[in-house]
Amino acid sequence: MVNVKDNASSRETCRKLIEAAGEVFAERGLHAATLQEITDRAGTNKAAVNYHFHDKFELYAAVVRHALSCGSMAHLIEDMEGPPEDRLRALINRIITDIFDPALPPWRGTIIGHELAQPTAALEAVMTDLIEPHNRCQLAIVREILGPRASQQLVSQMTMSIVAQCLFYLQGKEILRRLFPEATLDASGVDKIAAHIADFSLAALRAARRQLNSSRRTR
Amino acid sequence: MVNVKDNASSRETCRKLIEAAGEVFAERGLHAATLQEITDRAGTNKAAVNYHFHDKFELYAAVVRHALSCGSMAHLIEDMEGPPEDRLRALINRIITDIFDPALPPWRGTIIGHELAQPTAALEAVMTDLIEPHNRCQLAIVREILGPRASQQLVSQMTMSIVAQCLFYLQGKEILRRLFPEATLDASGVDKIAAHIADFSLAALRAARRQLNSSRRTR
Amino acid sequence: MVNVKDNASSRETCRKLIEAAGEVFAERGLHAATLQEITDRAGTNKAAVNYHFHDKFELYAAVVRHALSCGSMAHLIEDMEGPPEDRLRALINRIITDIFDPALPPWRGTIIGHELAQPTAALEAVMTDLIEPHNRCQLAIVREILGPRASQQLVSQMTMSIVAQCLFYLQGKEILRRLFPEATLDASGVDKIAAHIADFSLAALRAARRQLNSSRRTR
Amino acid sequence: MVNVKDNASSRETCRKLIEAAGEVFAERGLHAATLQEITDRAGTNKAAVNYHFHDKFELYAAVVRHALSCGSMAHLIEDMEGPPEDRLRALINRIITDIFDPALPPWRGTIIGHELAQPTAALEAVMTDLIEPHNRCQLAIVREILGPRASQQLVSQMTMSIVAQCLFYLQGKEILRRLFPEATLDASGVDKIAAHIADFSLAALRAARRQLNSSRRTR
DNA sequence: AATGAATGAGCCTTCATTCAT
DNA sequence: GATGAATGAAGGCTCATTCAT
Repeated sequence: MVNVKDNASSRETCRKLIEAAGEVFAERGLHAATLQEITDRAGTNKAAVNYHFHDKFELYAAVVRHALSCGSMAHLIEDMEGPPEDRLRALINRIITDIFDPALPPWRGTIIGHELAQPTAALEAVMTDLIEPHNRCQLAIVREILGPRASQQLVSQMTMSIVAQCLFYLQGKEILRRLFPEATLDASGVDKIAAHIADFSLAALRAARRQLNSSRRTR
Repeated sequence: MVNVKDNASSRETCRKLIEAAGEVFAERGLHAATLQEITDRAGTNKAAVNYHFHDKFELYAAVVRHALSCGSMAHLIEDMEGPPEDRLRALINRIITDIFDPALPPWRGTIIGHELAQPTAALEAVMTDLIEPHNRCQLAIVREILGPRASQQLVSQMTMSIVAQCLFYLQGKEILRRLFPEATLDASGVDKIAAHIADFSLAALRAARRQLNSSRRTR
Repeated sequence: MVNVKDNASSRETCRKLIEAAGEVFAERGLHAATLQEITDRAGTNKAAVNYHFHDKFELYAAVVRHALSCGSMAHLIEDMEGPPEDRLRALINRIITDIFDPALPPWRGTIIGHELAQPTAALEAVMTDLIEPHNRCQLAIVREILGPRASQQLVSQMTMSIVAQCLFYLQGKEILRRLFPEATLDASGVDKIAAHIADFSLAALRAARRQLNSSRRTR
Repeated sequence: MVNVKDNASSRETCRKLIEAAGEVFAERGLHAATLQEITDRAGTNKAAVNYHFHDKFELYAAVVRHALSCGSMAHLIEDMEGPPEDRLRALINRIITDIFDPALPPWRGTIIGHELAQPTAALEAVMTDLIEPHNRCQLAIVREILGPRASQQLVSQMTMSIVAQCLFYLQGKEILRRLFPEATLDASGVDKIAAHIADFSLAALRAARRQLNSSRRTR
């Protein structure tokens, strides 16, 4: 990871390297990306990577960590209040908003897509701190909506269906634009997308809950 | 592409190369994969790639094409009969069955995942003849279920939500296994998964249709 | 060399191969030329080279032999009559005419230039039959002009000066055209070039002979 | 070209590479020469070529440039004084001396021969600054000797005859040694060769001048 | 903290050649 | 006599990494 030196200049170099590396890794992938191109964009030289990150792979790991930790999604997910349906809606909205937030590095989705297609050790390292807590939170909300009678497997599958829809927007924006040109992705569309996913998922969740309840009664 | 010669021996060599290349490209990605490893597994030598496919990238293109054309998904999607809800259910079942079909190359999902994260020219080449017809068929079924009053954007978003759920199982099986261990993926589970996605999606579609109809009446 | 089979078809294939190989070897040089390009132009396939000439190098040797034996220069040089100055003029004229003869393969000069810059075993093989007799003839004429008093070294140097001028037109036509655009090389110019070389050389030879004679008298 | 860095160590490596490359390119030609052999002789490794010259061809271009710029021939040709005949004699002497100068790389002639037989882009690059000025100087001297009445074409042809004789010694030393063993090339012979070429050429030039003058008077 | 020089490893590609048909 | 298939060998080039400054 990042070295421990506290120099402002050193930290600035690290930041520039991660920023440039994020772009290049996203455009080319881990192996096709070259340190030459990364350091050219960062305005440093190749040896700087070695100095600050030891090697190419640790620079990539830093990029992955940054991609997963720089959004709002990474914080404060447990302190939400209100009925579970509202919290699910808020969570989905936050995820989608992050995905299209122009203030966040645009390469985040692609990096995550790469890790999804071909997980590296870098992903493993951030699984425990960043992904799993988030996932537990989502599972808890879904469980709350479905009620205690739902099997753990059902809760999992429902959550997966929700997560899948969000991820679909995060990665593969290119394909999406080609296949579904109507689903425009402008700034005003972000809330609509979030609303659609929430509507779609809550409708399904309510139907499942109804069925669970009715099946109990009939027994 | 594959050369046009019809010799049985030549075709067999091509087949072995695509099979081996599929594995290696899936494991390592386009750039990290080496022809050495591919030809070792195929039992040929590196020059054979040049002879049959001209270069590494055209071999990769052949692999992508094979990944998208070898399942049942690629055929016969328009000749289904019956009410649209049944056809959607059948379609989803076919997709999921393909995804877990042990007779199909297991690397298909990963290759598609790679292309999703970082589309290459190879994908573009199969877009028109393989992906778009399939997509049009799905859109048509969803449109039929929602009725003529649904906007094109709504149809698109609904379809995307369905596609997203299927794709989630196709790619990123690793992550999935880690985050949702309950959603076991054994042979008997395949039908359950398909049933879940169909239930989930149809519940949402029906809710949307109801809302479309009620909103008309109230106006 | 060429195989001994007498089939008309076989001979025709050999001829086409030599013709095509001459072009390609001249354009690219021995090593940069590929059998692929040669056989493409000859309308055969790579294995034909192997069949008729055993390997690439023997095909090249056949080309070198053809380049040196197809002009008039290769024949009848000893049967000329008349005073030696006329015979030298005729010989030079024949050489220059050959160089620009459109009926002869245009790649002859370049092939000879390659051999001059970097002699191969192919040249050695034609030295004895083709080049040395020709050279002996030229030396004899020069000796006749200079008279018996000239040293062998002087005869050699004089002959070299003559040969050098002819060779200069044979090889490096490109450079020549660039450096001396006035010395136009059209059909009518061929005789002029030959006349110039003869005038130039004979003037020098006569001056040398005069000096040899006068130096004897003064002694 | 050679990179612009001024580091002494870098320059030394470049020098060693050019020296070794000159030898190997001369022995084998541009295409048959391998970087392996070059870097073996230079005591570096293959990647050094990439670092200092980018690729094989630019190394070759540097060799060509060095071959044409390292002799005395490349400098000070215009500041000669005295009557034009003396200056021509001096120029020829300088050229021939350079050709046999043991302090200069022995591969110069062969490299130039290769370029003459098959000009590459490397030659084009040195044409304007190295070859053309030299050629203009030679043309000027010849014009001065022949007088203003000589046509430009005559001046060109005369100059070509002189250049041809010099080039003949520069390239194709192998052939020369075989065909004209008497024209020995030892150190003491260098001046003799230069004297012969000057004598031969001046005799021809004087004869041409005489003819020009007499033809005027008779008209 | 940063940089220019240098290098070893490895990859894709090309090509002449061989073989079976 | 000719051709498609296959292959071993080798070459040029790229790149991450190390080292001295």
